[in-house]
Amino acid sequence: MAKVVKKIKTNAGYHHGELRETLLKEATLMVNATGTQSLSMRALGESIGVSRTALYHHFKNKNDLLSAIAESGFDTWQGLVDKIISNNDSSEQQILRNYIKGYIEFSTENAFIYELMFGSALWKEQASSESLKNTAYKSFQFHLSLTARWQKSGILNSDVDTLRLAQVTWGTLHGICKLIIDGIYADNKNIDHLVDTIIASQVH
Amino acid sequence: MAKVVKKIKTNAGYHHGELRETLLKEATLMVNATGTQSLSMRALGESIGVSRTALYHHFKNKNDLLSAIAESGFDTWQGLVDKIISNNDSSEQQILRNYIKGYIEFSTENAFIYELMFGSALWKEQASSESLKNTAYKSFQFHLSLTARWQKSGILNSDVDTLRLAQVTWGTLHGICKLIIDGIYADNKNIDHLVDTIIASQVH
DNA sequence: CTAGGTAACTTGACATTGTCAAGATGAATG
DNA sequence: CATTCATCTTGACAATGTCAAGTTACCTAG
Repeated sequence: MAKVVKKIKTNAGYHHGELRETLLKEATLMVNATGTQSLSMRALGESIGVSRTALYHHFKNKNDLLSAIAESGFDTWQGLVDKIISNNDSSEQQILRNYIKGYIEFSTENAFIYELMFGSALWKEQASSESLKNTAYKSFQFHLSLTARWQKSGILNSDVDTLRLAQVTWGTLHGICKLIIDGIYADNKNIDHLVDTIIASQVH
Repeated sequence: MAKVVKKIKTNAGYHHGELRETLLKEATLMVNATGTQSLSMRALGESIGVSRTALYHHFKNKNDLLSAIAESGFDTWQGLVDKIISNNDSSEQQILRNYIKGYIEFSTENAFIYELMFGSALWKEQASSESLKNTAYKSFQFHLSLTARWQKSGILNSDVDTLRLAQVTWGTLHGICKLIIDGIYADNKNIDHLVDTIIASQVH
């Protein structure tokens, strides 16, 4: 019985066909909505109309699934940052401002994904794949190159070792984002003021 | 049977006597060792020699227990910071340096407790008690007063609003600590160099 | 076109978790 | 001495991640 819908390689039938992508899409939505903690593997499978353990044929375990989500998060971020940087109409200072603002907005608008990308779940204990490590490393390399660029154009202090300075500036961005996301900097709707202060305190 | 050891108000017998404090002590050890995630309420109870649900007569739930641990973490930190600040032999700049170094060391040496104190578990969704909020607020107030002090003595930029500057400087500290703790700034054994860079990039 | 191999999927099962409800205990108070 | 009430225990439930053993159906070799 149930030999209907055979040729159609989409949602119906025993073999789903595009389960991996569907899972990723749905999981990303769920994580964005309620976080990684409350993402249930079983619920995820069933919400797609597949059994509770079907995912394990596409992802080794929950961590593996989260890694994949994080990786696409890095892609999204890289896309945003490329757009910000390639705006040739603006001054260097304006680009720096856009970068800072863009970073904070990305992190707060995708809070749970951001938490995933730069949180302990994937990075502690070497838990993440080589591929993810590379993607993330590229992201930091980009921040590093921007730091060098702004040192050269006199916006950032050029007496300091670039690598170490990049660690500090990224730390500043990351710390502020985390404090906002985690509910400690509660009433910070006005990002612009925050950006002003970051620039005022770090620009040379 | 087993009516022995009646008068002694310590570990033996049906009523433990000092269960709350014992739990707090043991739970703190466990959290410090393996984190809040893997702290099991049942295992905690049984490790102390009490049934798996005995804790629920002293803490409303796991979150409540974690709050108590965090609160004592704030006390520890406040004690450290008091010591650092009250050192009258040092220059203001040296005190700032000690403060930064002390912050990073405290956070990395008590990584899981730090995560608890300033992480989403307790602060998102108003999850923490009024008492904890006050304790934490005092901690930020202290950082704020230090910021004002260093602005006055010309170490930090005094053109910027103190509150906003304090938010940024704390963000820097917090971000760097998180990146170290979470395994992203992997090889950062040399804290001194990091402290140097923080000072170089933020000191006016 | 068919046989069989294999990837994709399901059901059943297990251990672990937080937490509640109902009962047992015993220290303190009248 | 009797009673009350905080303290503690046992039993239970639902949810979770994940494994092992079966089932299904697509694909490819003959």
